[in-house]
Amino acid sequence: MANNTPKAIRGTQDIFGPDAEAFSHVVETFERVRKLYRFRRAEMPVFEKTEVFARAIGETTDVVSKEMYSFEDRGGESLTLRPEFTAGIARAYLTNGWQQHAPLKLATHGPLFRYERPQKGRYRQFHQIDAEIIGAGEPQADVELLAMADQLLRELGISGVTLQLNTLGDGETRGAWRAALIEYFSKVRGDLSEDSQERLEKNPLRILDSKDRRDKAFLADAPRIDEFLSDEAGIFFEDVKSGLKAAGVEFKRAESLVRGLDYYRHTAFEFIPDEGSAAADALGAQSTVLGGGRYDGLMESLGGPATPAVGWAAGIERLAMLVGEREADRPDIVVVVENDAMLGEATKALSKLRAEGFSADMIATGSERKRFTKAQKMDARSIVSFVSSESVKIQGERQSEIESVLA
RNA sequence: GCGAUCGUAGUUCAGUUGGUUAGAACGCCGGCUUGUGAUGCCGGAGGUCGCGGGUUCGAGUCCCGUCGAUCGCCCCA
Repeated sequence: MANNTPKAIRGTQDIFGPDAEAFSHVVETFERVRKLYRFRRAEMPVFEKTEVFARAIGETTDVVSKEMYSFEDRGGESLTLRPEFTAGIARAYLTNGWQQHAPLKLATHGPLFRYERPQKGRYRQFHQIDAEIIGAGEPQADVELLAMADQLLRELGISGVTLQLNTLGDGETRGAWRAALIEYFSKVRGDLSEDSQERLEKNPLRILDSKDRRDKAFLADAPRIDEFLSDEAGIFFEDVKSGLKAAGVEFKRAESLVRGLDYYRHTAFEFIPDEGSAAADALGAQSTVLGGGRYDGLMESLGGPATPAVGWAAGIERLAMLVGEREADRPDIVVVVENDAMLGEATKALSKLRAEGFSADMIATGSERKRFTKAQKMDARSIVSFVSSESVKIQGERQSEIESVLA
């Protein structure tokens, strides 16, 4: 390679071969399952006005404060490459009057951008599949969404991953709990890790899932969400749990599971690999495969009417890592031109076969004598070889069927 | 943003305490063998050793910087 060839941007990837097959398998499976649950496809722009994300996600979050790809367009407007789906979907819902379809079940997938330090399973351009139910405030919506996620993982053959479930309560609950946490941790501030001292200002809930030993000492006696749950929020959570049981979705209560983004209320969840499982091994430090929750406050932050909603997103690259490498499908037929004089005949045969729905490839270059061997290595179900006008040989499966197509 | 390890053909890797024209396997191209064939043999193309500087008579090898990858922290899907 010439050394003046430009390199790919840091944190981006060119996906090909077995990895690309795994990637596309994830997307295809998602498309199939999403239809089973009657979610409708939507496509949103890859960039939005910066304020869409700043207002929806929260100015103080890491995503907004230091991870966005923002730039001015030629008209001087500040735009941002989407770092997540939810904010853009909410904006589309409001600006297009999609209220008329509420409750609206939406599914989408595509690239997202975050300026982060690249790592295994973490990229600057990454891809997610995403599902949302907008305009549905009842726990049944949470249950349906989680049942869909659960089925998706099962159909992908992913095991060793458990649904961790928590509630953050309604706005009031979350506020009271947050205040209690700040009060509690402020008393021992000096003994907390540096990271957690900072979290105390920005996002006290996050101290609860700190991995630092110094913080862990205080976690057992920290105020618990359940003490602050309003009656309504408590009933809501109970309904979600009993709905999941009825739907046959297994889960574990995770009291310290919180969400980084400001807009979450009530249900919060993540599918996380079990400790020591093959899945945990495959993902390294990136533990969450699929995560989401309820975001009843989001629409209002964008100036819309109060609109309840739930959603989740999952990293396609991470799911693909759990699926493992996949091979492309075997071709039905390989056509071998063992004699260049037969190229025309072979080309005609190839297009007839493809028109009949056979997947087919042709070998017609390189040494004539080596072409048959090359064809054999392609592991096709059948081989059609053109040696001469008197000698066209069909080997393998479905011989008579192929013969009648070529006749 | 912080810390650690790493960077040699298309790919996976060797390359001795610094010492002639940098090697292997697989893959690719060509020839022979095989002719119902997937084997085997021979030959060929392909690298300014990530990039830039420095030390030295001499650097793939040592030093500094830079870019990138990987593994943690952080964050998140």
